[in-house]
Amino acid sequence: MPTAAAQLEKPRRDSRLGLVLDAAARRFRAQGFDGASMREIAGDAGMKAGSLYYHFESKTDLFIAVHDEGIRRISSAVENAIETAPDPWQRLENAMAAHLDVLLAGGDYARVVIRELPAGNPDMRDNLVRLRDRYESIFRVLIDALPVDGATTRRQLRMMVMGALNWTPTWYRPNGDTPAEIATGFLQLIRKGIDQT
Amino acid sequence: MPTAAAQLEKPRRDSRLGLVLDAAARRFRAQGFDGASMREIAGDAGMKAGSLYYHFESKTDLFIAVHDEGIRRISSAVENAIETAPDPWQRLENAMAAHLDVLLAGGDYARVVIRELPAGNPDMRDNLVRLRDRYESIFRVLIDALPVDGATTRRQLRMMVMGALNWTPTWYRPNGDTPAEIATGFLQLIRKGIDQT
DNA sequence: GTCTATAGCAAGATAGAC
DNA sequence: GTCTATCTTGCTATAGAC
Repeated sequence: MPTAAAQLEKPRRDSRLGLVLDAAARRFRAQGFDGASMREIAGDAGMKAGSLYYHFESKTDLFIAVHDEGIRRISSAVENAIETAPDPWQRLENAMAAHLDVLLAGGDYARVVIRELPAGNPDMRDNLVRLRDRYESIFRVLIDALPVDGATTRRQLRMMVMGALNWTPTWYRPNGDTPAEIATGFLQLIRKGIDQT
Repeated sequence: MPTAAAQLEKPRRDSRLGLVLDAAARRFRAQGFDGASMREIAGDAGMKAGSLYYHFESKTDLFIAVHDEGIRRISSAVENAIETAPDPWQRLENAMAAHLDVLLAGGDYARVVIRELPAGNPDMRDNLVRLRDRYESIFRVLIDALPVDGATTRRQLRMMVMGALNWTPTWYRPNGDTPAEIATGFLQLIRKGIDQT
């Protein structure tokens, strides 16, 4: 059975615009906004640089489109994953697993969202940060629902969880633990702690 | 009393080369390798672009110099912090606090190390990754010394800790918790867990 | 050591043919 | 919709005066 992430990543061969977005996501993920060039992206999508400007007004617009799609994919994956689970701890674990699955097995689009945003255009930057914050509020709700006391603890926990999750691309290797196993491991550590003395 | 980080960040007004490195660190941190230009860096340091090439052969060389200095600063801060503490948990907490202090209060150099590395030059990239791994091995040793069983748990713990720490720059605000408080909070969560049921 | 001047090139973006 | 051709700008890097 294909994972949720694999479904989401299936290239849409029907539309040229889909090819362009896929190519842009790959390049932006690997090289960042400044490092990727419109010529490279166009080449990967089987066109010339000028043709891109029929679909997008600017490189910035193309980046925003990729970012939006990344938010859309990871949001819907996480929301699907928590839909049925009733237990608060199980819901958090499912959300973490879905987030990691899209990020590690799914790929390019979501990792553009996680990457440090381009610094050049402050207006765009603020908009993208707002979108990312809205996505992260899913986790805020899940963590607020945990049977724990202390707002400080909740905030620190949320920051620790997001950090642990979003740092995984720097060390993850496909032949190691699966995204689901990593999520389970992280949750265990957070929930029970490791001090056995 | 100035923090350790503040000491390390004191600009060395005596040497022009120090000014260049400081300016490069600021720009590379804020804009990344591709986003920062030699003209901007030179301007910040009070010179013209061409003059930089008296000090450094290339932009890549300049980046490597900043990166090396960043590794040097954060390594020595962490090593100083764990020097005297005997208890393994205390040693880890001290290391986390020092790491965060340099990263959040100290600034530019260390954050260049944490940032996603430039993708253009694979050879340089491998070298810098190796340096970063060597630094992180300090934490590996500290975590191996904890009274915990299971190599898997240790590995996951290390990844969770590094992720939580290195993600802090995306949400840290100077008027919130101090680096030391964040370190204490994270360590408590990891050590004891939060499930009170 | 820093300057001016510029070579050499790659980037984002546009115009108009097809 | 995509192409070719090109404009303009900005970049890294070099050469040589001071």
